[in-house]
Amino acid sequence: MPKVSPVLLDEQLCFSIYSASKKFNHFYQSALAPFGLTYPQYIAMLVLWEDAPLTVHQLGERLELDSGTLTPLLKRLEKQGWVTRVRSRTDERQVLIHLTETAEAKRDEVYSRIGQCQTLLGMTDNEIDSMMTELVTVKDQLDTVSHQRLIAKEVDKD
Amino acid sequence: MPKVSPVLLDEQLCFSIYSASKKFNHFYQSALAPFGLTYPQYIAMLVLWEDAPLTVHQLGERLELDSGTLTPLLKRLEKQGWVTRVRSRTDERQVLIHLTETAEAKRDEVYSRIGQCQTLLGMTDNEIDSMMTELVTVKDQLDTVSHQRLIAKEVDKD
DNA sequence: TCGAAGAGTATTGTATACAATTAAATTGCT
DNA sequence: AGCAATTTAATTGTATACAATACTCTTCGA
Repeated sequence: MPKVSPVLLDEQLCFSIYSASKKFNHFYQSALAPFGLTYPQYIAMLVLWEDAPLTVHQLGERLELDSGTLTPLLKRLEKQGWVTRVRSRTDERQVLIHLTETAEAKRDEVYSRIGQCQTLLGMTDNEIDSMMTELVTVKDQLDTVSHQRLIAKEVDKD
Repeated sequence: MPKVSPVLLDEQLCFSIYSASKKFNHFYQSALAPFGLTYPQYIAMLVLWEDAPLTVHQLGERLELDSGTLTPLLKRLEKQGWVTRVRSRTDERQVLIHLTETAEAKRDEVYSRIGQCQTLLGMTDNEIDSMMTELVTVKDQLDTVSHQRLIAKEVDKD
């Protein structure tokens, strides 16, 4: 069976990433349970702690998420008191996401909670670096392939 | 700010995995579009092509998914003609997932479609292997940490 | 300045995930 | 045999993701 084995090999890489992603998700979920934050909510807060206020669009570029995901997520963060959503006065299309004082105040607490968990992975900085480099390579490759497909589709249309 | 930098480093590894997982998902989604399969549906079919029939529980162990995810997924696969769901007669609690003849017939077609896409990643077998090894290490570490937390909780109760 | 094109956000619909609960069937123990 | 504990699926509720669409506001060209 010549076709089977290579399919399975690739499959396992993708599945490993898929599976690791779910495990990380679960890990952060429980680490952040005291704050009631999910992992996607947490990474949104991370970006905002660095650069708030940001528009939904700007936040989406950093997180690679669109308004279909972010709008409900941000509404939940707002309801829980982490952020405020304010329609910009200079451009009524935009919604600016600001941090609340509570969020500012809890920043270091969240950081230190995650800092405690991080060392549990038991990886050196070098190991983490090289792994990230490989993941970026894979992502870039997938982007390239997707682009090629898009172009191919455009050509098909003509 | 001593605490900030290590948090971000770890963050990026997790985010890289999270992001790569989404990109793979998207990649497979478009690669499998001719068959109308999503990535989770596809990996379920992969396991079934190897070992059908399986119970929902057995399938869940292989995919690390529970019935809350699998039941609706399998109902969709059934509606689309890939599988049949049959209550076991020897143990009425179990539901056996069988492949349809259509699914059997399309197996090689799907395999070859994925086989074509796989080489596009441009990675050697060794590179894929080492990456998977690292991912497994991370997953195991996360499992260990989760277990420690569970045990800690148990101890708390006493 | 008016209207078309574009930009930014929200909404709708579909498909995962997963915790928690429910319901039914089986097992094990007395 | 009879009943409690366990097992297995399904269901419910919440939270992502993302394509496709709708809606509003802004910009830009004639």
